[in-house]
Amino acid sequence: MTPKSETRERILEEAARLFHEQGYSATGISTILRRAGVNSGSLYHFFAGKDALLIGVLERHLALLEPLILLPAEGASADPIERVFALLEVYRRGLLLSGCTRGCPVGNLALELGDRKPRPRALMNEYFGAWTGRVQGWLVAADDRLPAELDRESLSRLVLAAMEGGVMQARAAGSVAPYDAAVAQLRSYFRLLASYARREPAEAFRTEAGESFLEPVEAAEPAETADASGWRYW
Amino acid sequence: MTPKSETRERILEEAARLFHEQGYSATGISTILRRAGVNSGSLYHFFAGKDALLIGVLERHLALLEPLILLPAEGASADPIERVFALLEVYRRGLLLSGCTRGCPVGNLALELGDRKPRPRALMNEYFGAWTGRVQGWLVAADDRLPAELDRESLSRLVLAAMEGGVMQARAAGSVAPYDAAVAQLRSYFRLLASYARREPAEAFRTEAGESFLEPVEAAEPAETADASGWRYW
DNA sequence: AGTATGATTGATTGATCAATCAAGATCGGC
DNA sequence: GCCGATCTTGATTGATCAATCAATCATACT
Repeated sequence: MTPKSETRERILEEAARLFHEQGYSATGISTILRRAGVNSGSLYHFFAGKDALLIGVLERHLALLEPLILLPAEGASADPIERVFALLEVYRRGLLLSGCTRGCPVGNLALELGDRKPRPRALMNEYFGAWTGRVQGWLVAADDRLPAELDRESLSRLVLAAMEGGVMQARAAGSVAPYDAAVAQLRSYFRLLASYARREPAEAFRTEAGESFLEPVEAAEPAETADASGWRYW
Repeated sequence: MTPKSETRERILEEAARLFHEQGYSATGISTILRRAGVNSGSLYHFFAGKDALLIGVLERHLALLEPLILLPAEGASADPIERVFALLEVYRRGLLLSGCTRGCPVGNLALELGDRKPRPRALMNEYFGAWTGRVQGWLVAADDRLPAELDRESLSRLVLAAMEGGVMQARAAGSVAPYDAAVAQLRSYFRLLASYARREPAEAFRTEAGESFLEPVEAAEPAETADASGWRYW
């Protein structure tokens, strides 16, 4: 099993592109073969089947996350908070370049495949973990510019959610406007957080009951023994 | 064209369930027929083809948004801001009931189909618009509990993005934790907004340059004539 | 030159796909 | 009780699907 094969790379690249454009199920092996200029036997020489090809594509995305997504964002600014928004700008550019047809390649597959394929799901989770982990690192590096009590990991999850959810809406709308709206609100949240970190009279930030802002709402797991009564939507 | 046909409804219901569970492309007509206990001819009597069936499913989701999603959220609380989080709780319950395998049924299709099918895309956009429109209405109803300058429409877009992006991460992780994290951060943002709306000494909220918080960052459309140089990811 | 391994070829498989259609069943209106 | 419209039946179509495999080619090592 040669770690590097020109043919294997071509197959992976075309498969990644097609999975991104049309999704996994909608993409036929024959299309991949034609676009990559490869015969079916060659594909099955490198990959046991379509599932294995999908895994290869996801591993490729994981390997490309650093050089193609994260490093450009870090290169755009030395300021850790600005890096967050530089990262969001990377995806915005992707939206514009594709006419709002393509967003995060892993996000698409994540919703399409669900939990039916364990290994791909683990890889997607790893991808999201690497993504939010890096953002979390920036948020930690922001140090006292953000409140000490702020849960950096949770915030990184919101950043990713805003990106993926914003991309989804932008694609449905055929316009970046919903994406920009979500990012603008995220920006506003960051400004308020920075202001809160800078507060001097503690009472400047008042809550109705006087409790702290950033205390995590304890997850009460409500209705865990849920009432599925007549509820046939999920 | 009978507006109500028991058979037609059964087909739509099973198709919706299967599209939600496995996606559009991965769901075969024959599976829908078997599960609905219907012959192929009947299906093609009501729907011109698989695409028309998809449109029917999306129209059904649009019709069910009000009674199955929005009204329960409104019933959970009279407080407009709490309604936002009651809505997010609805989806959380859906995640738990399905073991974190199923989220928003329209969100799944939105990413899978992309822009390849105009009519479905328009319906999904309409769905998102109705969703955020209602949330926006609640945010307006919150009146002076939120800052006057706050762009309620943008915030509703962030709420939807957080939900969809949170669901995506929860499914990949096989746990509601990422969803809860995103929602908790959204809650924190709302608390800060409420505090900001309540501020008395204007200087209590200080920015580095003294500008306002909620001014929309003017969308500079950066790199619109983008440098696609060697960028083959989108 | 000889041999082993890896890579490629491309026709072919059976399964499954969406979709068709002619025939029969069921119904309401008159 | 008859007729036309609506609905249902289910075998069948050709296309496309993922996957197979024996054969050939390329390369490197001895």
